[in-house]
Amino acid sequence: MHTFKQPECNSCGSRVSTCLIELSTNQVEEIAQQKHSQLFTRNSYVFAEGQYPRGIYCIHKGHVKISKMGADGREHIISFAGTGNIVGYGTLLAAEKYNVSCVAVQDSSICLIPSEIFFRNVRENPAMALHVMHDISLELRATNQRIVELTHKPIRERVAEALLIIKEAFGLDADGMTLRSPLTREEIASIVGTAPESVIRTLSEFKSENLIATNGRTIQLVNMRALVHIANIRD
Amino acid sequence: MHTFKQPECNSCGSRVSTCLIELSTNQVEEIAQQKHSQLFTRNSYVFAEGQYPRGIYCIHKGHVKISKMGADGREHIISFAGTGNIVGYGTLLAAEKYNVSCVAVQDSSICLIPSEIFFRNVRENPAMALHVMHDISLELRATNQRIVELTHKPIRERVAEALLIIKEAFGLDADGMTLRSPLTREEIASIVGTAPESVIRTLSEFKSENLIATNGRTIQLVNMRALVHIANIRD
DNA sequence: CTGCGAGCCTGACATTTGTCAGTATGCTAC
DNA sequence: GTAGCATACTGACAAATGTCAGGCTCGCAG
Repeated sequence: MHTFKQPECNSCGSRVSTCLIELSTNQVEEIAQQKHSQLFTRNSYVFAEGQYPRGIYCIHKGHVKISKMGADGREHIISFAGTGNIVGYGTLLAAEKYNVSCVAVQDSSICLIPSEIFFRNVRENPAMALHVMHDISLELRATNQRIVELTHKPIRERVAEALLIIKEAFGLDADGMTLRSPLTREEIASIVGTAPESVIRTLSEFKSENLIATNGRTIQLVNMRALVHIANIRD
Repeated sequence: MHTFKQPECNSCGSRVSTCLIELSTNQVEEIAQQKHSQLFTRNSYVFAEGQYPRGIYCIHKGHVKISKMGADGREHIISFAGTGNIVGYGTLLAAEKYNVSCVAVQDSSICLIPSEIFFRNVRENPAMALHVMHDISLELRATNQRIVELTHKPIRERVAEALLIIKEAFGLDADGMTLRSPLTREEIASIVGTAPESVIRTLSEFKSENLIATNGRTIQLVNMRALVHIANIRD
């Protein structure tokens, strides 16, 4: 978690995949000078529930989970973000303490862009403001979607969906079926919103139905079509 | 649902309780000329899942629910909005179809402010843009909070919390305990994310513990302190 | 290579919640 | 006022899920 050779904003993929694409070369240069870059090892906190935000976090390389403690003391994973994503502007814009935590699930290189310069750009650049609004609105949509899925789908459907979520977030190996995921069964349970045992049981079911194959922590999606069907996705 | 005498924007409470407070008198006047006002009776749709947005909706008087169909065909109520609130900017900004519905739960008078003028003001007025971002971010926070509550709290806690949510949204009668709510038990179930029977059972429990009193659809919060405790709220 | 610990997995069981069937009550339209 | 319908309520039961206890396996440190 110490500082190291800072990534270059100009050649960074995040510049073109986020609201930062709306900025001029000069404005990007200014950010490049003010940003702080860090390496986060697996399971280390980028920010934690209850802290005050100091800026937005731009993921140069790696993956993080956005999670939140439940009343029962169990973690719930709300979403993932990876290389080329920005996290944390919601809380900054709400002018509140974080109500979620952000934790690296892989060793990740992440840059902090201080609040002040972010707000200045938002104020002075309507295109950037609209881009930010657009992104937050998409997040809100996804979260609304998630509410009804978690509330109204049985575990089997939610586990199937979790596998697809993991696939979206982390991708597949060259074989086109092995999940590139560092997640434990317990973390998968935190996506599904259930106990690890229930996840494991459901995965065993899928295995015996030849929908997936497992090898230790590794999971292969053997019959993706069937999984999509089980997940019962509409939108 | 027919047009009627349009509310006056200048004397409207929504002007000062929403992002519209950032606008000049002239800009408000322009909105006043372009808005469309309607009366919506209980259970009529302001907008529905799958439709394309045509603007933002400003609630002049009344209450609406924001809800979404679950995969099991059961409605889930995500939130409420009432007099002085604006709904629907999320979807407009995301440039997508609505993924939620907005339905009047009381007879309500609601004004549609067309997209074009809303976007123009957001683009030209950074204070308004920031206000909108702030509001959406707060919504996102609330939704995240809701996810873990629905996923990790038992029904008893969720029903207690639903009563408090209803109190926040609709308020109390002069006696300081009777909920001013038009909601059926089934709608309460749609907040809690469960079957109506489970809600009724839990309410009966509360009743026998002297935490609430009921009379038909009407509910009185007799021991609010205890309900807050049961709801197990943290933030 | 060997021992140890984290994390994966399974089975038995308790609890919670959903479902179904049926009755009671209260509101609305006539 | 009253008939009829929607909604509130209750009990019995079935199903889904959580909990607990224990065994297994993999990967790593020594």
